[in-house]
Amino acid sequence: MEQREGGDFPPNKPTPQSEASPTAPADFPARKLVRQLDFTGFSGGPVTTSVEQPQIAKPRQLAPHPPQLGKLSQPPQMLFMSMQQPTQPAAPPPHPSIRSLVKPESPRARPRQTVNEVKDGTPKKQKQCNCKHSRCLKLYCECFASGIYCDGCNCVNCHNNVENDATRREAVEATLERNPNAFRPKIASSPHGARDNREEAGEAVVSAKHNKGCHCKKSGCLKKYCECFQANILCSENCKCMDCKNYEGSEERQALFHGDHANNMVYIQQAANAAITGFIGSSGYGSPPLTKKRKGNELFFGPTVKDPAHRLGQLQQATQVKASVPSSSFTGARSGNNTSVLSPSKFTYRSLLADIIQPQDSRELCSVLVIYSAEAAKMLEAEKRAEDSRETSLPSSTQPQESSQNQTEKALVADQAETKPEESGSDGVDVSKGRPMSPSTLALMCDEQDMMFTSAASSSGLADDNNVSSQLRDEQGVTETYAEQERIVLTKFRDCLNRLITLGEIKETKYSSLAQTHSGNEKDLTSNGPSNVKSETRNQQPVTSNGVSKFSGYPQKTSPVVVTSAHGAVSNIPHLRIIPAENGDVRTKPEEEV
DNA sequence: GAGTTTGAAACT
DNA sequence: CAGTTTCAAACTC
Repeated sequence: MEQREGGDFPPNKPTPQSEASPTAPADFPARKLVRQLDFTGFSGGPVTTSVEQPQIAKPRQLAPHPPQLGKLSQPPQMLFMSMQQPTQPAAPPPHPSIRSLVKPESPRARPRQTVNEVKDGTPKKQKQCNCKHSRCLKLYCECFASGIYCDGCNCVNCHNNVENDATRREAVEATLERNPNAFRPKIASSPHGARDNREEAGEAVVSAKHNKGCHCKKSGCLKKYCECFQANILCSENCKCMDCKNYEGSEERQALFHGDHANNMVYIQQAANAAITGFIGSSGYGSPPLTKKRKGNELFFGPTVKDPAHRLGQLQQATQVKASVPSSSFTGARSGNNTSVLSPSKFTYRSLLADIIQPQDSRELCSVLVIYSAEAAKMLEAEKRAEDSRETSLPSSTQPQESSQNQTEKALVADQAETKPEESGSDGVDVSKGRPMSPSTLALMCDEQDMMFTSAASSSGLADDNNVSSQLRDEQGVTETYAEQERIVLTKFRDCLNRLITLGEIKETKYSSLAQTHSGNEKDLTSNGPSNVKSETRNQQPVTSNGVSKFSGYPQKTSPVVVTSAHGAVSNIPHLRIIPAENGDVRTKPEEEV
């Protein structure tokens, strides 16, 4: 304490900041998501030597800001805060990472618009503390923790002001003594954040993580009690929380965010509660009430834990979501101590489709789409060629469309039936390449698949492509080709979706009946049986014949004329499953029961 | 708005 | 370092 006074401690720095102040908009950011978070911004900033130096940085922040108490003018304190302002587009963010963190708009941030929320870019007043016993000289006080003076707060016996600067300094020192990093930002951004963003899209900043990690026990880390959650970041391996649901892939978490989007706070809250309690109606959250996992191992995991499967499933899900995610994000997070395996919560939401759609199914779907696209392209190409040659021989040919369609269909069917891996693999690629896929088609493909597909294509047949494609240059032709190609692929896709729907319905029926007459009416089940069959039949039939019922939009739109034939074509291969081989080969296989 | 819950901070 | 207490925010009613 005394020693540092002048030096290090920083209080010092008021000045610099004040200078900066000018820029600062009067208000600022949203409430600090996490205490001290604010600090960062300003501390980290710019100048400081290294972020690592806690002490150094802090001082500055702690620095008492001048007497800005006079609220009239903008409080100097806020100066630095302003820098962090997320919404501020203009301000050059010293700390990008942090900034992102702070993002005010985080879904959750708003719930209690207590304070400095930013609305429409109009910041509101800073958050005011309500301390009563700490004199605002302990980290309990958000103002103090943030390194700012209390200003307009509702605190009692506040010493976090200019008048008590000396006392405040001492408190700061004491705090630093206890924990040199006390005023440092709690959230550290991780190197890789970009990729995560996509799923969370603006939601949580997955890339950052809490330095110390949270220790939540009951909130599932889905309430603002949790610092991670409050900061809008995922729990990380640093956390020692129990029953954490704040991890990527967490359905509870996603539910929250979705709800947020909808601006339905009630929903959010309920979702959170449900997630935490594991108390959700028949909807599907069916899991046992909590079991918590405590550090080393599953303290509570007794027998109840059950459902390892569920957990696994959850993990898988998450993993799936971002397969490539380094352990840090998901696995790591959970793994922290104990969590690794058990971590995900025990309450898992299980969709009725859960058993139907397996993790790999989605991937498969992607591959199927890609493959189909390739197949379709290939076919079309072949068709074109045939036609071309025909044309050459029979210059008078007039209506290529119809014939081409039929041919395409046939070719597709035949191709699949034949199961010629190599051929389809390479050819398909080639062809596809020859005919670049339309944006919409590409959109349907998974990145990976797409990559694989494209790369393979590019590697294999550029030359060929040129020759062929050049001929087809004619826009019309290309367009038609696209349309055709898409039609085929989408039709197939539609069929799959219909099937899924049907299966889901069946399952739903099954469960509902079970629930209602769980008394053991086997009859019900039996009755379901038939219905199932029915649905199934219904499903497949329509698909073949007039599957349009469920998803008919596309065909009609694209090529009304062809619709009928198209269906026919697709219908021929409804039960075949195309399985991509490692090298791009395509094999067909009888569709197995889902 | 009062009361409860929660988890970080402080303390032992 | 673990356990307990204190504290103020978050949350509920």
